Amino acid sequence: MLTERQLYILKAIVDDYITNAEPVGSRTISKRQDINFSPATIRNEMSDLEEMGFLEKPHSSAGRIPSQKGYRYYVDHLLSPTQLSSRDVTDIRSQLAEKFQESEQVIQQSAKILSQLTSYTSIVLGPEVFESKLQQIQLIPISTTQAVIIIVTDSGHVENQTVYFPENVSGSDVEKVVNILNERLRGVPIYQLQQKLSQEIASVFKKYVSKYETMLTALREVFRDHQQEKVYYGGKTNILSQPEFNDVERVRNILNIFEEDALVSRLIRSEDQGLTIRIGEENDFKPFEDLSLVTATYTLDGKYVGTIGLLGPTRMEYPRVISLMEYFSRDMSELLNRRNKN
Amino acid sequence: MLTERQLYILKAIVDDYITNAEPVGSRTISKRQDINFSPATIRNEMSDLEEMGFLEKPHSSAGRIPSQKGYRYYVDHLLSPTQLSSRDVTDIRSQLAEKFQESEQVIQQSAKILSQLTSYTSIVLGPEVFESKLQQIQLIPISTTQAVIIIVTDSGHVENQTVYFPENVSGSDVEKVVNILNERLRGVPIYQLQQKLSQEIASVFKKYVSKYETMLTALREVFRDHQQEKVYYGGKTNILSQPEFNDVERVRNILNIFEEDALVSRLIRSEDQGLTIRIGEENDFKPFEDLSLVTATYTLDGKYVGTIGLLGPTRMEYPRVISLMEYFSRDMSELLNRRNKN
DNA sequence: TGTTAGCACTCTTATTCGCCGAGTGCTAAA
DNA sequence: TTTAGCACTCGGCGAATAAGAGTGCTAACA
Repeated sequence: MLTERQLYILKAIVDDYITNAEPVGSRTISKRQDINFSPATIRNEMSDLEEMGFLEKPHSSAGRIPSQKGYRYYVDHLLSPTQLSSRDVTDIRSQLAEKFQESEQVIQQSAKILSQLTSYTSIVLGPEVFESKLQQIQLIPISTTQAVIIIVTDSGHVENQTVYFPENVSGSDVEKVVNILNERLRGVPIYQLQQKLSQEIASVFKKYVSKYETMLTALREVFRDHQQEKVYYGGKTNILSQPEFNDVERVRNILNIFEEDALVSRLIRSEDQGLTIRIGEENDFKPFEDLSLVTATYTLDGKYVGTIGLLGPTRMEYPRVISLMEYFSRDMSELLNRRNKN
Repeated sequence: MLTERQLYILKAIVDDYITNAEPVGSRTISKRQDINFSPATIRNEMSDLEEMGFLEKPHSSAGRIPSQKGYRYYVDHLLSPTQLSSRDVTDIRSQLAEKFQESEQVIQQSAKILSQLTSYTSIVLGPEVFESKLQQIQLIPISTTQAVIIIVTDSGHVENQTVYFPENVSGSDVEKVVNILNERLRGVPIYQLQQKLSQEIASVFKKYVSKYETMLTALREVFRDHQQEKVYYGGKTNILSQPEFNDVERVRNILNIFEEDALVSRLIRSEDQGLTIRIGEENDFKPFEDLSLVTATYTLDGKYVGTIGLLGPTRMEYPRVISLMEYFSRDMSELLNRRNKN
């Protein structure tokens, strides 16, 4: 229902506002050389677009800015899919070189590059511990009453925790426990550990191990604690450099959210394979109501393992961000997979 | 060389400025009921104090604010040692309850409480991996070319890293490596691992292990990477709520520093046992030139293991902060020691 | 001689006013 | 349908002004 010209004007306004962060007037548009209409004509169209809800005015004598609906339309219909500039590609390539051994490093570095390239804040979830399986459990004694329990997953992830037990637990008991655990739990997904422990292992313990209760409670705790996934950030303060955030109080609120990993994880997580764009209130979260969040997933063996996200003002450089996210989504999956294979 | 009255006035001004963050005028001081001098007299004294460098004027018709030298004098001579309020003590006690198993949790929680109680930013270093000794090394294979190497220290700290080696390394070689490492390196301080590896172990490897070079480089890397200590923060954004920080650019600079753990670690670290107060430029670090940093150390078996720090405006509530820091320094040492003993 | 009242002076902050410029909306003409 | 023209709106900015807080100095006082 939008005419060709209206589409053009809407796109022009969004593009302009994205780069300049200032309300766009009719004259600015009409001065473009690929359009041949007078400011007056543009004004009429703008007025119509506003009536339809795509634009709004900060005040009566300023130019127009895109409304949330305007951004949404822009993202859905107006976006010309851009190629990543070769400069970006070489930048990424050089910074995400092969030197990274740990998948954790790959992720951290990706977050960093993403934020540097965009001057938004990047947030990366995972890799999903949840889905990975137990490879081995080790119990390493530190003193007579203390040991470190170490859980290694098949994806090479390591979790550890110190456990305490009473003086009178014998070394052979500890050994038995470790053996039982490794025998029974290898290959079990991390999220099932707790359950298995209560249902199967408990009774086995009872049979072979004296003083098994202490062990059991300690283990239960360890398994419970290590189910949440990690959150990595890049450029936490980048968002402060956006002109719309020169109010310290607002900034503080947003920055505080970043300290709550569990909350952020919930906000970012997206089950959808592929790219998701949430604009302003679409985030359904008050402090993000003038922020946009673009997320994509990355995979291991085709399975979801984590999410990458980019948080910026609603006035976000969508075309660039989208191609970047697509690139990273692919590249991280690839890097992690290669790492896991050879 | 300062008269009784000058001391009183200096203290009054610092106290007032600390709580109100606004230049203090002569009238404000004279209105205190425990002083019986007219504003004019106070003015004369203030003028003298300014000449001596303890006070300064933001501009000619504002009140006075303490200079850096003024704060220093206040901290060194004027501070009445205050008792921690019983409310604070119960607050701390309840939040730092016994439930914490991991020393990491104790530290994190301490950082959090400290920041909540003061609305400054707390920074905690350690516990010092550097000084601790190797307890055990484990190598857990993940795939044919991948293993996780796990280093456990005598303080129960765990470091891990994934290593990759060529297909043709035999299982028995790996086993040999682990055995040699555990035999030769147990009890060696972490910071000496790299050196020992090159000097002693290399030749042993050469003798017994085929394909030892790959192993060696992998290990070298692992040892190198795990020497730095961890930095924990509490209330990163607290500093934003101080009235002197409503400039987004300044805030950004400071927050960015917090992202550089190595830098922060260097700034905070203090070899001095006991309490250290660095005011403004005493930090010798441009971005901190109007911040104060109070640090204290905590110990394990009487040995230094880490530092706790509190970062706030120079206009800091020194009396309260000092007693809090003393309390935490003692309490954390105690908690950690108890944890290590029983 | 130390203290204080008084007063002129300084400087900041808040407020008001007027003006400029960017931009709109409407009307009428092409 | 498009556009030129014009009146109108509104925010932003600088100058002018007033208010207020505080100082420094002088002279008088105990």
